[in-house]
Amino acid sequence: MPGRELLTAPVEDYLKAIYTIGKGTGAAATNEIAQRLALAPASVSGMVRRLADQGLLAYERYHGVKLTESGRRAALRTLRRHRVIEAYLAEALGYPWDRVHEEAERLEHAASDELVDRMAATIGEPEVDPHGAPIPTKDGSVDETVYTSLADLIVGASGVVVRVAGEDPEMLRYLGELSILPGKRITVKSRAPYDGPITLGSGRHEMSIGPALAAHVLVAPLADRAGKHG
Amino acid sequence: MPGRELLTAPVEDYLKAIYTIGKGTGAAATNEIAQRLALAPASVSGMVRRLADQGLLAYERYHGVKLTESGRRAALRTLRRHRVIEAYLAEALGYPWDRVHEEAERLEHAASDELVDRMAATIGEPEVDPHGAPIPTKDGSVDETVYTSLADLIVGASGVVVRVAGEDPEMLRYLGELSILPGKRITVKSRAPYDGPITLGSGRHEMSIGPALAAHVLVAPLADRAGKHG
DNA sequence: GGACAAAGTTAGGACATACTAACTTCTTTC
DNA sequence: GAAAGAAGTTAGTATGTCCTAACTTTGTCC
Ligand SMILES: [Mn+2]
Ligand SMILES: [Mn+2]
Ligand SMILES: [Mn+2]
Ligand SMILES: [Mn+2]
Repeated sequence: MPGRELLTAPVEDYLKAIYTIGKGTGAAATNEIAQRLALAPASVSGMVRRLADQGLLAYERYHGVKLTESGRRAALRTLRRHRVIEAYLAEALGYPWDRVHEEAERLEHAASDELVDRMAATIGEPEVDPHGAPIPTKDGSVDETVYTSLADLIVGASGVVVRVAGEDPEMLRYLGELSILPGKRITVKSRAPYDGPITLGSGRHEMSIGPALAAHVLVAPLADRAGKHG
Repeated sequence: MPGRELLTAPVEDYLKAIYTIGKGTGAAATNEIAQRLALAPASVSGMVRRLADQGLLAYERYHGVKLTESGRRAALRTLRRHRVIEAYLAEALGYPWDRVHEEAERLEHAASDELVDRMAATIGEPEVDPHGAPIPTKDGSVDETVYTSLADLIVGASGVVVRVAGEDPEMLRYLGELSILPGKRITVKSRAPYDGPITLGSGRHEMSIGPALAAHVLVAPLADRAGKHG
């Protein structure tokens, strides 16, 4: 096994951020990392150099960073912890889905591999977290399927919600109230022009949401085919 | 509510150490704190001054420290977290009792009050951790009963094991093998002179342990009365 | 009551992480 | 291809925690 748990909490969060920005293999810009971690860009420059020295990142001054293979493995390990913990909190401890993220953001750095494995086993080796995000396996593979968002479904098309992107608790609570949750089947009934509200049907309910919110709802298209609107 | 979760992990560990050394209200010596936390005494001097400045400790140079009321509350909060987590790991996740401590030592700093409360509720509001140590309540009270150790029971006396003091995994595993566990009823059969082995009876089993180990096994005396040996 | 050992403190430095302010490099636009 | 604005970096500083080495205080013992 490679260099064990010598990674600090900030380092793990950097790697996770870089992973999600680069979608696994792409590059991440300094400013984007800074924004995601709520840090000053100058702080990111400094840290990124250190991580590159440790062989976790490939870094070219003024040109952003990419994860190395070792950095990617570390990022996926943290991501697995994060998502297993979220799933466990929801399943085993009755946490509401809008509050699992914050808790997991801290626990992911403190939980041992053994704990995470026991959690996963206890709730039946879940494949996704409560928001529908795929849980990396222990050997570091993840489902990288790219889904369409509700904002991109054409009028008349239906889809099953597979994932809600983003972790803002207010947003999650609102979607929960609307019952827009992973597993739900939703049809786009109409779409107002000029980025206007999108009207959705789910079961016998009908509702309207803005395109910004709709963009956070990822679906697996059904029946009809999906396409860019507008 | 007073100054919320602004305490760092090292600070929480200091307060916990000072609490246990002083048994809640007594003073703790610099060297003892240093030893318990595996730090250099000089490091303790520095930290202790900062904690005193924050109002968590009463500190007189060259004369050790005591927890203030606010320090005591913080210590008990961490101790509660630690012990609830240990109990939860053992009960809900099947952790062996010799491995809960290490995990709890990290999680205690990352778990929110809500998580700890949910854990406690899920396993039925336990009153002791897997080693028999009392769990402080949310409002900061603890059972401070002082128990006799097996090393102090007179020959012929019996007791029920209420607690095993210390967290060395090897020791805990060994006691587990001997089935010397909280709840077990044990009788002192004989005691060899000059700090020699103590022979114990438990059910139909008989066994012999050294006095150093026996001192870690705390019992509630039964039937016969307890007294100093020798 | 003075000497010595034990206990404790200060001094000085390291390392990780963050910040602001000032500077440099890159990219876009005409 | 030069200017302007965006993006990114460096310099200098702060904070928290720890270390070792050198010093001071305390308590004990003759
Ligand atoms: Mn999350
Ligand atoms: Mn985190
Ligand atoms: Mn413990
Ligand atoms: Mn701890």
